[in-house]
Amino acid sequence: MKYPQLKLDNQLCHRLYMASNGIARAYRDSLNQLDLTYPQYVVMMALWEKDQISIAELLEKTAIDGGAMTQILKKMSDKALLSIIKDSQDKRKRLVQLEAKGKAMQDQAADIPSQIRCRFPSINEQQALQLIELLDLVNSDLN
Amino acid sequence: MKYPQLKLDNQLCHRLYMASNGIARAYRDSLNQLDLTYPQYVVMMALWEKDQISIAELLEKTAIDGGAMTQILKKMSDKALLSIIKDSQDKRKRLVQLEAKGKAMQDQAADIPSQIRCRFPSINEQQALQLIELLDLVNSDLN
DNA sequence: GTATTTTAATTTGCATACAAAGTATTTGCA
DNA sequence: TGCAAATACTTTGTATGCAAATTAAAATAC
Repeated sequence: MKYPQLKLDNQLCHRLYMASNGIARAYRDSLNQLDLTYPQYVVMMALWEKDQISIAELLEKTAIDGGAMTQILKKMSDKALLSIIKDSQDKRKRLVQLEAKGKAMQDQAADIPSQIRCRFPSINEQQALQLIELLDLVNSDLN
Repeated sequence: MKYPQLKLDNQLCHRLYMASNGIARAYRDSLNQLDLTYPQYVVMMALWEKDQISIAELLEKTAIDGGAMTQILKKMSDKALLSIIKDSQDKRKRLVQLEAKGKAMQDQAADIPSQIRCRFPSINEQQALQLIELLDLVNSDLN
């Protein structure tokens, strides 16, 4: 190997790629039971925290792509999880609002984090916190 | 907030999601100059390390989805970066082989890792290594 | 007060990620 | 030997992620 810096084994990015895809895959079984995809679950978490926010605010909290968000919200609206209403103050904006079904789903979802946690026995709590800290540093450079 | 475990801010997975997408985005400028997407770059790295491997072996090294790999290799083959030849021993298998253009690209790519590294000033070398270690633990639970 | 710019969101086209179904070979086993 | 099961890929349909173009409305500029 001419250039060690090009070895896959030395790439932080490739590990992130594998971990991110892999964890999303790990969520699949649990989320299928709620008929949610992973990004849809992220939207739900954002709304459970704060309802009736603009799409722009939702984009900021979730870091989901704007173009994708339009499609995702449409599907979630079709499933009666939420509704999208116009902002009377600023007609450019739209507000996202949980519907009864979406609100009720929170109780079903409450067990998911611990279910996922069980899938990662190699990581203890301290290491998980450390990982979060380091990823926050990475993400802080991404703005 | 009824369930703290559902707060976005407590989700390791969401940080991984943001970091993985963000880093891939960070590679974009550099990779555009080589007319490569990120997964295509991963395939190139795998092949620079070991040429003439089967698609199955490439899938294992890169962790790219099998269905996607077929399309990715076709595009790379169209760009004359590599060729796909049949294995005479086992006719189910196909071997992937770098072409001259693909081999030559390695010199162009050698600078990319350091270019990307500069985009992450908040992380020092020790932290990067620690991150790699922790991600390896996560990934070890994903088999 | 209208023209320009900015902001908020949608649309479009391309490139995966993934599950599931399908095809072609090869293995294994009765 | 012959056939079911496993293996190696490919194909198909759905769901993003992303950049770039577009539309509509609000903010600024002059």
